[in-house]
Amino acid sequence: MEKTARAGLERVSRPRLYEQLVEQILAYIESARLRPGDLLPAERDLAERLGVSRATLAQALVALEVLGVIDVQHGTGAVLARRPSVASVIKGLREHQSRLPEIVEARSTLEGKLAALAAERRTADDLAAINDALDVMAREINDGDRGTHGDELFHQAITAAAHSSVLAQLMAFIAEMILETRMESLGQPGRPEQSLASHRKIADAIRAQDPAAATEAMLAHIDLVSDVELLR
Amino acid sequence: MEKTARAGLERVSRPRLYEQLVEQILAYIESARLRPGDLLPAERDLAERLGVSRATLAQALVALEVLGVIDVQHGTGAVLARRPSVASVIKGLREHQSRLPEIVEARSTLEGKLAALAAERRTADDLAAINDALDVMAREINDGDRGTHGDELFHQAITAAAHSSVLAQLMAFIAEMILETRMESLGQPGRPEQSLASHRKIADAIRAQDPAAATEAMLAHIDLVSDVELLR
DNA sequence: CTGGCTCACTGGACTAGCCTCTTAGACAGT
DNA sequence: ACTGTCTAAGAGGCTAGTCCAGTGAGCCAG
Repeated sequence: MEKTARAGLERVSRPRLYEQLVEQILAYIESARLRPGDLLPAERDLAERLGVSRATLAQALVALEVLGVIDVQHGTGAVLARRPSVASVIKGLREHQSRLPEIVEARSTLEGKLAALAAERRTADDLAAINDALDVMAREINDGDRGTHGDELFHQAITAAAHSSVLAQLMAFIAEMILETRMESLGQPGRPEQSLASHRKIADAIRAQDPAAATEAMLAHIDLVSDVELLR
Repeated sequence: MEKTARAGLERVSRPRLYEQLVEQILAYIESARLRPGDLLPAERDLAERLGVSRATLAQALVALEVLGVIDVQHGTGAVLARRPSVASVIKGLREHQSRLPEIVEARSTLEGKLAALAAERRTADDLAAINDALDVMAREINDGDRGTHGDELFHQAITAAAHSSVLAQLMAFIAEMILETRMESLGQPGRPEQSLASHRKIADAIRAQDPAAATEAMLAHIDLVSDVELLR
């Protein structure tokens, strides 16, 4: 897939049976008031009730297992994970896919910390990658582009420079949601230049190894970038 | 089997073929230097090469899709997601399962923010849930228990009171790793009482709707709780 | 050059069957 | 009575084979 953008066509998402089954099973868990440790109905039984084959149901169960909702045990059955909250969280998230304010909130929390860590831990290589990203973005803007690629590179470089794989994973988790925000923001006239300027401020603070300044600059940047969204 | 680890018995986890396939495919992606947008080999081909049936491979592909590594398109094939970093992040995370310092880092980042948000947004119900959690933990400690259940309830109540589903989901993501830390920490003599006292401080700040104090109290609490870990 | 058609190739799903694992209960032996 | 062993029912794991449904390149007629 390529330029999906906000204006572009979205590839029609083919329906996948297992995705539908995940939703149904989630709904079933809720409606049946199942508690952690409880067992789901047997595969053969469940498959028949849902009107699908066991093979397809097995895919849905794998998905639920990866999502952390259930734990499938050979010979016993599919038992609800001890942390039932995730089920509702995931459901809630699917429903209102893009709660922009919350995403911005999560993003500033993570990236503020990442910027501080980057300032403390960045190596010369990290710094080089950050500078490269700035150059890429500057070149893109010069060419009349929006600079989205450079923007993404920049934030990835910051994340890498923080040297925290756990935080990096959390960023990856919300990266997709952020992408939409990014595209929209950089579509504003004059915005790419402003964004680049605030990137430079962040980079300066990281180069100077000043964590507090880095966090501050990052938060200001995210504020700027998210500004337009919230006015909708 | 024998008693794994210091605490309770762990149920032996039987190997699941699809999990193994996920690892192998991840390794293949890396070794073949596949880039975002590239196609994985066809299912029939891949299944044969890996020596498994298509049905099993399909499960592995579902897992990879849920993990955000690939995007399976009907009629085209399995294409690598535009964000290849997750693949390496996931692999990296599996390798050194518990980088305690990094987990503590991520936890304090998230929970510090959650505490501040909880102070701003908590409803009367949220407050009641927080108080309930304190009571549960107090009772547990009184009974000579470690108070792990109350501890967990408390942190869940704070998360809920912050009213941010995105941050809540990120917390759920690292909750399992935190669990290990929690158990170990509360096993220290005198630690449950200290932990409960710092919980009360956090609750006070949230009751008083003082975000800064809430964050500070939460960070102090996590510092306390994580203290012993780092000395190992 | 355009439009429509075909066909090879891709994933999607199902069926039927056999395997292994778990567990409860029968049935000893103490 | 207690305890250990065995067994069979029922759970999930996996396979092989089959058919259906999209995709896209290439051919061919207009």
